[in-house]
Amino acid sequence: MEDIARAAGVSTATVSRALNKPDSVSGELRRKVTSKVRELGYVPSGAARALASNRTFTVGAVVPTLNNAIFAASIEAFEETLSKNGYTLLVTVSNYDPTHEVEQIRRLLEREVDALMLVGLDHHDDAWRLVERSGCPTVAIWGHAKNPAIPCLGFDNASAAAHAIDHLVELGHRRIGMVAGISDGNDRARARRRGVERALKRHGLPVDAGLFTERPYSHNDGRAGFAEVMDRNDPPTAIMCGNDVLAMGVLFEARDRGIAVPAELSVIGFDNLPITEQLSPALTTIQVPSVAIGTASANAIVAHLADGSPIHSQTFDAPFVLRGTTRAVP
Amino acid sequence: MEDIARAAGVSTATVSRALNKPDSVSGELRRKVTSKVRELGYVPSGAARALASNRTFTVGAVVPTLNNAIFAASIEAFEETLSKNGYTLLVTVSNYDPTHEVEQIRRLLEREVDALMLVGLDHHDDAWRLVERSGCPTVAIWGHAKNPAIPCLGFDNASAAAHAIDHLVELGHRRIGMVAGISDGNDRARARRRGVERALKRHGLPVDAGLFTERPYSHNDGRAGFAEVMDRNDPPTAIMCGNDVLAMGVLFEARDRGIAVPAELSVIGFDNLPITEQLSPALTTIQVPSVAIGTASANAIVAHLADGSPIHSQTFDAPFVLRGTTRAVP
DNA sequence: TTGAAAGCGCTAACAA
DNA sequence: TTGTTAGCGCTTTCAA
Repeated sequence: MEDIARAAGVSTATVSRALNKPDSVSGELRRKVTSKVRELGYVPSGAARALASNRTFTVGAVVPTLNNAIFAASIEAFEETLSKNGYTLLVTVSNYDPTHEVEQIRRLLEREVDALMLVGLDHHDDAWRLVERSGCPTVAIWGHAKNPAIPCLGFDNASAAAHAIDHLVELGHRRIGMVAGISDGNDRARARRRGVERALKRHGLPVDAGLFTERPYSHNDGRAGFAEVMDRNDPPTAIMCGNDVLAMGVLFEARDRGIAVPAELSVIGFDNLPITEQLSPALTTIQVPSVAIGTASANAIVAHLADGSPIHSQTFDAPFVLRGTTRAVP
Repeated sequence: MEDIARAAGVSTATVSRALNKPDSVSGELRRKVTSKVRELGYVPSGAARALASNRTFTVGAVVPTLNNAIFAASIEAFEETLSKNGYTLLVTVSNYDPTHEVEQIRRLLEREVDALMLVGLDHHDDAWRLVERSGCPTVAIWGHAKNPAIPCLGFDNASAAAHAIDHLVELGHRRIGMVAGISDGNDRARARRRGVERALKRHGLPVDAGLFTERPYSHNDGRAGFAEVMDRNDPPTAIMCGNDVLAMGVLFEARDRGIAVPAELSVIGFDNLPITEQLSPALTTIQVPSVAIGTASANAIVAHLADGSPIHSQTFDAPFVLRGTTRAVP
């Protein structure tokens, strides 16, 4: 920066101003400075800037995984709008491990991110403590609560899942199983399962533990879940799934066993992955507003950082997508 | 840090050492310092550390998109091994726009990343210039070249695609079409297409431009590509695809048109997405070493940053995965 | 509108 | 092994 100042015949303060608040510098000097900057290929030091201004123009995120199209889409949208506003994204993955998440949060806080994004509202005590002590503006995405500890931009996983059950019950299904995601340490998966159980009760149907199983995130896990639930002497006539990947696993296993969907079995997914509409029959599922959440949370953060405007929780819709894998019980 | 020093009755230098090079401090003081750190919830300032040490322990990456399972997997692996070694990942997406990529690179360089990861070897002149002037250690992934301008960890897209064509020719196919990805500004897509064209020539087959089409990355693009190539009076008996998403689009369109695969048409994909083995028939494709590339490039960067060991280009295997969508020409 | 100068919170010589 | 001290390269008062 000193080189620029010397070359332009001004002080370093003027160089700094010309770069950061161009309006506070006369046109002539501004031009002189920017031309020298280009000429000398000057790239300012983010570290020095951060130290002096106490802003890094960096936002941190810790996500459970990137190997999930829905998260990836959300993060991409998040990054895109951050980037448009001059921020850069530090991403970190927790692998659904709360302890590891704490480490990742600490790492991001050490990097002095201007804000932090977390997935869900289920976190280790140390994570909450860390966030609170740091004073770093933090938002949660993907979750839902009346009074979340931090602003949360998400949707109501439980009631979305419940709507799917309503649909099944309307179609006459009485024995409904669920291949859920692993709910331990995952409030989204837990909410989806809870939503299903509550809806069942509301309709006066029994919640048969033998009809519920939890599985990790792969097609083969879906197949295995299907096998467990169907290999009973009184198998369900419909299966609700914790996500589309599990639902597709269910579909694949049904296909291989010669069980016709939806004629003999109804199946519902959750997420509305692009491929689900291409399947035949196309998967009935629930659409998750992943891009909207990513964009909205980035916008909220940017606005907050710009002028202190408060970050409000937002609840997005997660509409039911009726397609071909559900039908009235035979 | 001064608070810690005061509380522990030592100098700030000792605090710094106790935290960064524990071995250079006596056990007693080290314990005293770390206990005060915990007690006071001290979090070091990355900016100050970066300014003083000229290291940010941060690595930047600019990827075309995260909405591609293969990239996402690679980035996740990359992040995981960086993280294990104390580095944090700054990600940025270019949307396949070379000019935007330059901006993203500049942004990462301003953040003073210790190293940079780029996808492919096709970049704007300004990108190369920027990287070179900065002196920032940079690796490319996903590409392949004899003498790349920067170390490149990838695989030979062209010859992998060529092998697929060899297979088709062996099966007796003579009219082979291709639904390729958009090759403009994408050396991977271009290499795949070139590999196909060269293999065709090598086998003495004509390269019929009407049998080739380029499409973006979605199932519907694959369907449209299929339509274009098949709606000729002399349609191909086999279609090679630039990636699995396009290949699935081709499969879906064939299914909807009542064209039996592989009986009437052979189809080959590229990427080996998890779902391709679940389809019926399962997709014949090419496996891309996405996780290996992510892990290896992170390891190479970490090693280089630790002791200056040079980063060598590496070529990974991209094996042909023979499954059910290819068959001898009728 | 511009410049001088005092830090921002660390690390890394160098000395002790 | 520990402490002293001089920066790292900016931003930001404060004065001019």
